[in-house]
Amino acid sequence: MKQVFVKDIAQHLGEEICLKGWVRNIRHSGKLVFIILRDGTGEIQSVAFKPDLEEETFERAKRLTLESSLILTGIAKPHQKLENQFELAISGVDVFQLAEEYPIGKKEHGPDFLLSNRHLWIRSSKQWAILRIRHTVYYAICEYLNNNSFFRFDSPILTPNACEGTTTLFDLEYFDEGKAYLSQSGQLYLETGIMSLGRVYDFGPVFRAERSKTRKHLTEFWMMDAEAAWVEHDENMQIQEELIRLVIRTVLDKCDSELDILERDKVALRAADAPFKRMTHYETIEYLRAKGSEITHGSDLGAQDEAMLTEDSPVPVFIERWPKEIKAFYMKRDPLDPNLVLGNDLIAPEGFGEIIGGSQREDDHDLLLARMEAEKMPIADYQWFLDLRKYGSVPHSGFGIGLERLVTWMSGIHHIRETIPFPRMIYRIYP
RNA sequence: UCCGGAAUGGCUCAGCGGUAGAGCGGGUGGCUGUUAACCACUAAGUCGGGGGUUCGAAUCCCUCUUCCGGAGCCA
Repeated sequence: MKQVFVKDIAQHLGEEICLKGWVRNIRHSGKLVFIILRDGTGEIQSVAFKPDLEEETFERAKRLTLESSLILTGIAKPHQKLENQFELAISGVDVFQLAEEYPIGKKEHGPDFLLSNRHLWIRSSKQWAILRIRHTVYYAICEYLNNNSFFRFDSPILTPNACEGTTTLFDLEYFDEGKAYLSQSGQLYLETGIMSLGRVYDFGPVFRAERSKTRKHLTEFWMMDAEAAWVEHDENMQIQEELIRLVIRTVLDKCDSELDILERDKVALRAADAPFKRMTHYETIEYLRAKGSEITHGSDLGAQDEAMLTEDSPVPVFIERWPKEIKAFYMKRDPLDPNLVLGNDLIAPEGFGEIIGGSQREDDHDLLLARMEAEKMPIADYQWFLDLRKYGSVPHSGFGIGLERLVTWMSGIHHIRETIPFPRMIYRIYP
C-alpha cells in the first residue's frame, strides 16, 4: 500500500492508508491504545480499538515504546474530539524496530543533557519547528537574491590569512605551505566576484575562535555574504531591508504552525514588516544617553544598549555612519565626515540584537592602502585585494547576515544554540 | 580571559547540621476516548572528586573538575 504523509491526510479521508514514522507518545486505556505518530511532515493520533483488531495486533500496539519505528495501516478519519484534526483508525501495526528506553522523557530536561543528546533532541516538536523555520529562512534569503540578479559565488573556507584581521581564527597545518585558517567571512573573496558577475553572494559555514560564552554566539555558524557592484551606501541598506522583510513575510506565510508550536508572538513579527528606522551612530549614542545609558561617543554598543535601542521600536533599526576606529579597514570613508565610514549594522527588535553588518567598500587604491598600513596589516598577503582597486575599480557595497541570529529572531527563542542542527560552542563539540 | 551561579536515583528538582525525598521515566497490574492521560503497587542514590571543621556533613569551610548564565569580541 502506498505511503501517505501526515501533512496530506485531509485528502485521504475514508480511505485505507499507510503511514510510516515514529511513536511520539503512547497512551493506553484498557481496550484502547492511542499512538501519536510522527513522520517528519507532521503528527497524528492513531487509535487501536481492541474489539476491531486481532488479539496479536492489539498487543503489538499496546507494547510499543517511545520512538519505535513502524508502519501503521488504517482508515483516515476526522478526530472524534478535536475540530480540524484527523486521526487514524488502526487496522494494522507493522513494527520495524521496537525502540529501547528513550532517554528524552516527556517532562523537562536541562540544557546540558539535551545538548549531549542533540542527535535525539532534534526529534522533539520545538526543535522540529525551529529546523523548519531555518529551512524557510534559508530559502527566502536565496529567493530574494536570485530574484535580484545576485549569483552564487562560493568563497573558500580554507584561507591563507585573516580576512578582517580582528577576531581569533582556528588554524591548521596546510601541507608545506605553513598555517591555513578557517574562514571567518567570505567577504573579501566575494568582492572579486562582482567584477565578473556584477552581484554575488555566498552562503556557508564560517568560524570564530573567540571564547564567547553568550546566547548569541556559536564558534561555527552559517553566514550569507552579498556583494554588489555600483551599489552605494543607501541602496545597500535598501537591499538589506527588502531582503529581511521578504524573510519575515515568508516565515509568517509558510511557518504558521511552527510559530504556534514555539509560541512566537506573531503580531510583533508582523509589525516588523514595515519601513525600518535609520539612525546615524552619533544619533544612536545621543538617543541611548538620553535613555540613561553610560555609552560614550565613538564607542560600540553593548548588549544592553542594543536591547534599549529597539525596546520602543517595532521595526529593526539601522545604525549607519560609524566612527572609523571601531569598524573594519575596508569600509569607505564618509564623504561628509572623514572620521566616519559608510558602514551599517541592523539591529533586530524585541531584544534580539545585531543580525546584519554591512558597508560600502573603499574603492580608492591609495586610501585603502593607507588604511591597511595604518592598521599594520601584511600588505603582501592582500595584494590580490588591492588589485581590485587597480583594474576597473567601482563603487560597491555588501553585507553579511548571520543565519542563526535571524532564525533565533524569527523563532522568538532565547538561545542561538537551538537554531543549528549541531551547535559548536566553546565547551561543546559532541555530538 | 574576567565576574556570578550550579553539581542529590536514568531525567527535572526539593532537602541546607541529626536515619536520603518527590514528580517524570522503568517494571507489574487496572481502565472504551486519552491529550506531558489517570489509578495502585514496585525497583533504583559512595548526594561531582579530594581535604578539613564537628559527637555527627548532601548541608559549613578550602581546593579541584565539569557545566550554566553574563561581559568583552562579533553574525
